[in-house]
This record gives sequence, C-alpha cells and structure tokens, in this order.
Amino acid sequence: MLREDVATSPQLLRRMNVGAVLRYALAAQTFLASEVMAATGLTRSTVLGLCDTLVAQGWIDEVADSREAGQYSKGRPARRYRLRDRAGYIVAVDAGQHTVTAAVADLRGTILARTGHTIDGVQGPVRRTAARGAVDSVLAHADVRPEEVFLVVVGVPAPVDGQGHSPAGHDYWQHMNPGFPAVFDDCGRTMVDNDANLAALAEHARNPGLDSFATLLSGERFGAGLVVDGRLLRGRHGGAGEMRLLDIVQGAGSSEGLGFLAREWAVAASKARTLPPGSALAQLPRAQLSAEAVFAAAAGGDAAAQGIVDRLGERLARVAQILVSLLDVEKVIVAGAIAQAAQPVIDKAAAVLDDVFQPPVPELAASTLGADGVVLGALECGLSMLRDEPLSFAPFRPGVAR
Amino acid sequence: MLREDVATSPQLLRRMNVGAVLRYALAAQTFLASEVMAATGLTRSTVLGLCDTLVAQGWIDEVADSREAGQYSKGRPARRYRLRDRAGYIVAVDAGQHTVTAAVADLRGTILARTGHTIDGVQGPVRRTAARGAVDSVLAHADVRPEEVFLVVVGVPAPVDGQGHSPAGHDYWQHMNPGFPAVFDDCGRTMVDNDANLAALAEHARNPGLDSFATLLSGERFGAGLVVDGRLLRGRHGGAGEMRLLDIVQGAGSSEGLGFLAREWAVAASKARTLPPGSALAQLPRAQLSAEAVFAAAAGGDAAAQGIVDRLGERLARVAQILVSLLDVEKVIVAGAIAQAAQPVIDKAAAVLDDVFQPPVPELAASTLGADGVVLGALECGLSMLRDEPLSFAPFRPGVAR
DNA sequence: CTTATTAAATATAGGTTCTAGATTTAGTTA
DNA sequence: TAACTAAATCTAGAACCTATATTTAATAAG
Repeated sequence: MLREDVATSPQLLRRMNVGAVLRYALAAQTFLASEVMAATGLTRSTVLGLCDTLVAQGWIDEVADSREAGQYSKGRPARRYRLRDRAGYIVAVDAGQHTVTAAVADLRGTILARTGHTIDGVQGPVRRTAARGAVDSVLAHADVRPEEVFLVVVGVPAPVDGQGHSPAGHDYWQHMNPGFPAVFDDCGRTMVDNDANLAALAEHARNPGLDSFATLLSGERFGAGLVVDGRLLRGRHGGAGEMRLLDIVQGAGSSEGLGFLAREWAVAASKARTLPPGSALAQLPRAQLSAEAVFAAAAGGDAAAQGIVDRLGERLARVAQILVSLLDVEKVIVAGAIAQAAQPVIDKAAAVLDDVFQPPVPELAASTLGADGVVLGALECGLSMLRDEPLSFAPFRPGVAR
Repeated sequence: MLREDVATSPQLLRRMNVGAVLRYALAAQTFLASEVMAATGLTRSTVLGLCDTLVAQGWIDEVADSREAGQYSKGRPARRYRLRDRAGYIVAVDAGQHTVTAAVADLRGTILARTGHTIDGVQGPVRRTAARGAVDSVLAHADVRPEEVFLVVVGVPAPVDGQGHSPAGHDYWQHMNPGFPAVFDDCGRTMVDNDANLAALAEHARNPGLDSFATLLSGERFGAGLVVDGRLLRGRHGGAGEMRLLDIVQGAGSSEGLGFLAREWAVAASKARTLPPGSALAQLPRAQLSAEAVFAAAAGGDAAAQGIVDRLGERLARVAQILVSLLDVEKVIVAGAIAQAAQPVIDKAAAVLDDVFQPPVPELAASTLGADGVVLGALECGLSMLRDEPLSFAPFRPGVAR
C-alpha cells in the first residue's frame, strides 16, 4: 500500500479516478457518463473507460433503460450504469447491555433484514454467542452468506479506542466488548465502537450541515457521542463523552440517566408517601412506575409527575450546558429509547437553556431515531468507511473467485 | 482549483509529486535524491526531474558539498539539495490583552527576530496599530520586506471560528480581534486564531506522539486549547475550550485563573489581617502581592502562602478533572507566563488527581515554553499550513517577478 | 419512408508522466 | 594509471488523460 505522504505513479492515478467514479456511483446508484463528467471534469473517453473497469470488477452494471427512465431526450441514447448494490453487504450490530439488535444492509444502505433479541447474561461469551446468533439470523433472512459481507460494525456500551479495544482494568467493559472480531472472522472486516459514538454518527448523517453537536444517550446512564468540527471525538482510550464528570457539576449530581432517575424518584415518592392521593402515579403499583409512566402522567397534567419532570429538565439543562460551553456544539440531541417520551423534560430543559445562554441559544431536541439510533449509526459508520475507501473492498459475485 | 472528490489528470499527478518532494525538503532542509527515492518510492530520474522543477521555482538550491558534509562514500558523488529557507517568511504575532509580541521566522521555523511591546489601551484601532508596529519592527530587524512574507498568524484572547472571526455580540471580543487581515494586506495571507489554541499547537509540535491533551492558559482567566485525536477543536463559533462552565463545577467556582486568584487571595488575607505576623506575605506591600510572590513564599515554606497554593491546587485539579473525564485527554499542560512559577500548585493538583483517577492517571505538567507559547504556536500554525499546502505559496526571489 | 438533427459512443493522434534498463560520469582506492 | 563504485544521464516504453474527428442510434420533420 501507500507510504504516507507519498508520491504516485500513473497507475495510482488511475486508481484514484476509479475510486472517484465509484464514490459517485455509491451516492447516485444509477447514473450517466455525462453526470460523472460534470462532477469530475474528466473526458467522456476516460469516464467510459473507468466505468468499464468498474463493470469488470463487479461494482456496477450497465442497464438498458437510458431513455425510458429519463425524460425525453434527443440524440443517441446514453448508456446508463447502476451500482450493483448487492456486490457486498454491511452488517450493523447494537450489542447493548440487555439486548442485541442486528441489521444487514446493501451498499446503498437499504436495510434488508433486522432482528432483536434479549441477552441472558452479561458475560462476554454469552454476548458473543448472542451477537453471532442475531447476525446469522439477519443474514439468513436476507439470503446473504457471510463471505458476501464487507464489514461488520458493532456498537457496545463501553469506551472503545481507535483500535476497537476497551480500556483494561474494568471487567464490565471487557464483558461488554469481548472481542467481537474473532466472532465474525468469516464476515469481512469487523469494527467495534462505542454505542453513543455510533448514535452520533447516525445523527450526523441525518442532519446535513450540523457539524458540531453532542448525542446524549440518556436512559439508564448518560453517555455522549461528541462530534466537533465534523469529527467524532475518541480520546486517548476512547473515553471521550463519558459523563462521570457530572459527579462534580452543580445541579447535575451524577451520571444517572433520565430513565433511571424518573423511575427512582417516582418510586421514592411513592415509598415516602408524598404523592398526593389524586396523583396518577399513586394509582400505579410500584413495579409499573416506569419513566414512560411518569412522563405520560406529567403530560396529562399530574402535578407530582410534573415536579419530577421539572427536576429532570433542570438536570438535563446542566448536562447540555456543560457540553455546549466547553465544546461550543450547536445542538444537543437526546437519544436512546426514552428520548421521544422525554419530550416534556426536553422542553423544560430548553427553557432553562434559554435563560443560561445569550443568543444564539444552543438547540436541544429529541432524536427521531428512537431505539434504533445505535444500529443505524453502526450502518452509517460502515457506509462511510465504504465511501472513504471503496476500493479496499472486493465485490462478491457468484462464480467469480475473489 | 479542484472540485471536491475529483478525479485527476497527469499534470495534477506531477503537482502532487512536486508537493511531496517539497514537503521532504521542508522537513530535511538538505537532502539527496536517494533519500527522496527511499521516502517516496519514485525513480531517480523522476526525483531529479522534480528537484529541477523545485530549483526553477526557487524552493531549493543545488549545493556542492555532497562529499564534504557526508561521511565517506564511494562512487560518483551525489548532488545535494538544500531548502532555500529564505524563499519566504512566516510572521507570528501574539496580540494579547496588554502586550503584543511578534516574531519572524524562515521556512525552517528558525526565528530571525522577535519583539514585544505593551499596548496602551484595549480598543481595536490601538491594537491594530500596535500589532503592525511590532511586525514592522521585527521585519526591519530581520531585513525582510512585507512582500516576502508568506503568512501572518495572529493569536488573540477571544474565541475565533474557522474563518478567523470572533462571535458578534461581545464588544470585548471584537476589540481583541479587530480585523487583523486588513492590517497585514501586504504580507501574504493572514490567519487569526485563539491564543490558547495556538499555545496548544506549540505543545503539539513539541510533544510528538501526544495526540490528546489540553493546554490550559491559566494566568488571569482559564482558557483551554483542546487537541483530541490529533486535531484542534474549534466548535461552531470557535468557543471550544472556553471555561465558563467552571461556574457550575463544584470546587472550581469560576473561570478566574491561577495568577488572578493567587493575587486576590493574598490581598484579601492581607486586608483581613489573617496573615500570621511571621509570614513572608505580611512583609510585602499589597501592591507587590503578585502571584509569583505567593508561589515563591510557598516554596520557601511560608504556611499562609502554602494554604493559598493548596486551595489553588485543588481548584486546578478540578479543572483538569473536567477536561480529562469528558475528553479523555492524556495530559493537561498548564501554560502561560506564570506556568513555571506555579509548579507548587501543579504538584498539589497532581496529587489530587492521583486520588481521583484510577491508573492510568492523566499527566499534569507546566509548559516549558513560558510566556512564548502563543507566539511559538502561531509560528507552528504557519509552518503546518506551509507543510500541508506548500505549493499554494510562491517563493520570493529578488529580481524575479512572482 | 426518407432525411435532418442531435447527442452519445468510438476511434485516432498526441502530450505528460512515470518506469526500466543500459550507458556514461565523477569521484575514490589500489 | 587502472579498477571500482554509485550517481547521473540517456533511451525506450507503457499507462494515462485529452482533444478532435468520425460513427452510431435514436427522434423529429418533411
């Protein structure tokens, strides 16, 4: 491969140009030579030659519908090319603490199959088996064989450094990140990353132009994926975005998440019998005092629930204030399964931020991705790696040796 | 110029290779074709052709001392090339609140002249005039004319975004960053950046392998330059590293810096007459109760001064804790003019960090650059821009039209 | 049904750039 | 002075891309 900062030969130039056209194909799926000419500045002869190469390599196909698909056009009909979006596949896995979710997508990012299972245990071996099972299940559903997979991207609830490793010394992290590459050694390359980081990548892909923001997973514990100046922050050991610092922030108190606290505070109020008799929360058995129940009651006007929501909103505002004032992010996206239910909390927090900051006040909003953020981020991570270095993957075609 | 993601022609390939050799020259100053061959993988013919180009453009010279300088060697003596380190110049300016410092360096980064002045006032026009005066002074000392300058890099005590602008709405920031490019319009390109950011770049250049760290300017106010994963963070409006968040951190209290607080607390103790009669601080008139005096007294064993140092150390530890735990930086470098004097404070803070963190404990250390950090960082900023895009500059040679 | 028109595809020639290998050159060493 | 050595130079040759002319495959008009 290339040494760093290295000079190049004509062959390498060809490789660069093949890559440029392939990138265009990945973005456009079906395209004409003229479009590539406009996008790259290359001559028609050159572009057609590059397309020939890509056809030979199995990345694109020539299709015959140049005229039918397009609007009316005079002159000789143009060849039309189409990305072979089944030339390879990307597998995305959210290996959460209690559940594993897997999805398989084609090269355009279209999800072909998706599944979720609970994991019975937190031990590494159990998690490895569960992840492999989920992946085998989606591959079977989508009729994809492991050798057709370009890339497996796994999200885990632990800090992960640039090499996919979690810091030593914490058994929990090693259990959460128990060496997935070995599990998927027949499925192309495997990448492991932190779940909040992947969720942030998903948001980045869905918010064009938003280049500095934080994605705050906020269910049981706070954890942030930080994107500043268009880049995801990792830090020395992958610990960027860990929220232990909240222990020493006034008004934030701890890194426990919104879901956890809503439940705890409701249960505490119930035990302390401070809930007014008329409160909706008082009607529920303690086992059903979930965060969602609290938020729903608050939305219904219940004063006790509203009190909890207000406290949570102030706490969330503190968290957002920290991130915004240290990193100058323009938006904090509250993500995770409870994000949408927590809209009342977010509204309260946004009001607090309005007081804290001079305009322009940073945005605070719930993610629209719900519980799928991590899986979608894993997919996005894989797609962006594909876009960055498409030629480092080899298209799979039945009957053709790789 | 190039469209993004664009394909290339043979001419552009040549340009890339010329750039690669020039980068080598900038790093090596004097070199042989064989070395470039080894570094780039190119043929001798090609490398010599590229060197011819660079000679013609005025970037390098052929020098005759191939044998003399080198160790014994058999065979035909190799041509030796040398960077024309006076093909252009880089001007670095630290436009601080009270003082302006300027330096001019050649392409190798060797400083040719340096000067410092106090600024009489905080108004934009005054600062512009002072900066221009300082630059004219160093240029005259180094016998450099403005048109020979490639790049002027100015550090200011205000947030600065990627375009060199400071956020509107704060008059102070506009005064600090009053449109320097117009002042240096005869000196090549002008770049403006935040002072702490530049100090961080200086540290980055001097600590190879250190890729995630914070540089904490800590004199009158805390301000951090954040480098994570090898990149300087800016944020949406250039506000990354602003330390206003300390207002809500327990034990940190405010964003006032070590120098400010040491002085304030010593004066307060003096006014409250709580200094023991034997204390070295009690001997001093209040106007001389500087931070340096407090640190010196503490080093000399004075108990009252030691008390102040301990309080400062705990506060500094909090600041470092915040940065480390949110960004996973491996080191916090205390910079600014008082950094070295503040060693007792740093020692105290390091001891606190030892308790707070599990191993590996993040490092905390004083910068070795003293008050020059910002100027050196501005120079480093210019050099790295030169290294990234050398061919975007045109060498200056007397008698040759540009 | 033929002809004009149009735009894409193809073919041809030419220029740049790099590589590979043979030959020459400029020194040292014996 | 001759042998040796490694750099420089010279000569082909191959891979690209471009520019321009020619051909081709469609539609539209007469």
